Amino acid sequence: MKVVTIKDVAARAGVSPKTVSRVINGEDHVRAEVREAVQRAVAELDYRPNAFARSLSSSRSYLLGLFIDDPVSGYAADVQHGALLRCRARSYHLVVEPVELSRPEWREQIRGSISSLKLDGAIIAPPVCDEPALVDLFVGAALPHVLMAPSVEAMTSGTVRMDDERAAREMTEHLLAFGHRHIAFVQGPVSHSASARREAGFRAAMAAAGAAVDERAVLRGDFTFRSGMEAGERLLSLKKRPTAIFASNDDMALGVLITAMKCGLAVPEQLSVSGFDDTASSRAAWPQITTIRQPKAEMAAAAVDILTDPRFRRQMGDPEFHLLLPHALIRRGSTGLCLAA
Amino acid sequence: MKVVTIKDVAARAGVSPKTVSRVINGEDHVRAEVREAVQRAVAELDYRPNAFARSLSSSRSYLLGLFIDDPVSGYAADVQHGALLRCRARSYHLVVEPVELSRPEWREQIRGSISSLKLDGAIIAPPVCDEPALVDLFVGAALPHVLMAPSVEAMTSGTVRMDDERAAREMTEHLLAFGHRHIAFVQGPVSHSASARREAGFRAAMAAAGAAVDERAVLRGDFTFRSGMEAGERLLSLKKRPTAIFASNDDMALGVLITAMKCGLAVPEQLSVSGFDDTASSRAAWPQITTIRQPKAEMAAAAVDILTDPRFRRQMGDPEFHLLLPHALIRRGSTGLCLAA
DNA sequence: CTGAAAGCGCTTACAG
DNA sequence: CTGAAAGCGCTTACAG
Repeated sequence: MKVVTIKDVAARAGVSPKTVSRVINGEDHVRAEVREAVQRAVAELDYRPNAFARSLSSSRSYLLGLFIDDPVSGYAADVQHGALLRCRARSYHLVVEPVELSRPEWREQIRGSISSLKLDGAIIAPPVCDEPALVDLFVGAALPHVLMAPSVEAMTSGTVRMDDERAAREMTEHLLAFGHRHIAFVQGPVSHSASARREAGFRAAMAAAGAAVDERAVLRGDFTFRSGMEAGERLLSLKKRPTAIFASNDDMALGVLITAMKCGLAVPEQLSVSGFDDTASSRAAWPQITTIRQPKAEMAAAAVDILTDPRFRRQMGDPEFHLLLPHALIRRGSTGLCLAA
Repeated sequence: MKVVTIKDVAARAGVSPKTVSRVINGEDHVRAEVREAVQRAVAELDYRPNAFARSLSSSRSYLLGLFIDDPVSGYAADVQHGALLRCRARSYHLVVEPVELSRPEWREQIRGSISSLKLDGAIIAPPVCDEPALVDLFVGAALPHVLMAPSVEAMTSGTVRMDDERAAREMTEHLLAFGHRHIAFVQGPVSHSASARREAGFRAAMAAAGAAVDERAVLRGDFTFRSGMEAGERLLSLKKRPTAIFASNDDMALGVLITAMKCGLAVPEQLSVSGFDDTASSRAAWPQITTIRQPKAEMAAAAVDILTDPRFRRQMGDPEFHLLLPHALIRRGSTGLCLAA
């Protein structure tokens, strides 16, 4: 099976390889009729440019890297899918690279990926986007990168994020509007910068409503189902039991919900439960969990857009490369009127 | 930032580029002292081979493709992670390519990936591994590929699978051993060949135990949580209610479990529920769901091993490239003694 | 065991 | 608007 090359196309169209290259890459300065002749030859021969030859001679690889902590999570799946489809639409490919910060050789692995793959850009997912040692690797390699939901906006990176604090405030207001006053909060892990933003939103809304935060009812979790169950057990055995529990992600909310069931508490009649993220687990429950829809796939797609925008390399600080995407509160069955005494 | 090339290493080590190439690729016929000198130069210069130059001059890309229907599912996440880590260990990279059979241009997309990326091999996940039109694309392109959990073993492909039928039989026997006789079964979608195998295992075990299968209690689902809930509702409203429900994947089992709770049935006291796959949803429930552990990550890793084995290209029919990986029955809280009259 | 030459299939930089 | 030459950084095929 002989491979069709740019020479074959050039010969058939009666032009030079350089002209074929121009047509393929959509450059200007080609007469319309020549362009058409080339396009016809491309179609007839079913020609496909060799990505490696192209990468070797130009400085581009048409490859984007997605650097992510835990590629198995539901969060990662959504992010990846959003990035993948947008890459495809832009004729790029996506390489997923797990960042194993727990392994001593993680820097070496990342540097290997960056330099041998000649990535054109990188998307860095939370929480590792907040790891300065990691981000420095990209800065040092002069590799354009976009941070997803970072704690701060850097001028050397693009950023794509949602307003975690405002979303958490809205969720808290939703619970307050149902008459809840004693609202518990399950914090995320400190390693995720979003945890602090969500907690701040919760506290801001409580303060604005004049509702006191019971510090015994603010518990640390680690975004896992299990930690949600543990927090639920402790919260529900509190002398002054909360009438609503706001867990700062869905997996933990599901844990709280299951615990409530084990304790024989009706949701939402005796306890309201809310989550954050709108992952599959918030829908795979009964009742389904009221949550915040985080635009994960859209954020990843936007990151691809930024990385493939030729202007990005020149002025990364431009506000148009620091996006804030809208979230939404999704009301479902797990929250309702406070019927407590 | 100047890039270190093979020439720089050669100059430093006082040898020719070809010798450096030999050392890097682990070829024979290099004197130990020369080898060491080269390795020293590589380390000192922090040299990393340019993957594109290598791919262009050799016929290899060091790139494997994972072709998968729904890259967002929990199943996909496990598969991907298993493949990713093994690729990394073998100095390969993984490109995930969604197969969107519903889009008319899907063939074109796949062919584009195959030819422009010059993939060294492909892993084809279920259920699309059972789509002949898809597999033909790889056969036609002479691209080595491994099918995951296909309905049949082809001599032109490697295969990695588990024994779905036997696993389903074991699960059914587990329920029978608890004294259940009236066992309902929730089938998977016909598009997944595993559905039929799991159902066959269920029926074989029932027959072997002399337990009649009530055909009204065999319902079709589509592997989603929702279809599990629907099946659960119908099964629990049956005049002759089953004492156990075996759903052929975990998402559906979770749907059944939630439905049982809504109906006020205690699990496992009044109803045993079992699933299949050991995905996150089987653990994120209360009680946790008894299930079959499908070695998803191991299967994907084994597929990478096959594709990177030089012998595979020569004799794909060899039994060593058709693997059957062991499964395990995971007993958890959702199944128990039949306490029905 | 080691190396010089040629080439993989494109694009860059320069002419015209 | 179009093309001839050179080169990207490796490996293949061949000598010696």
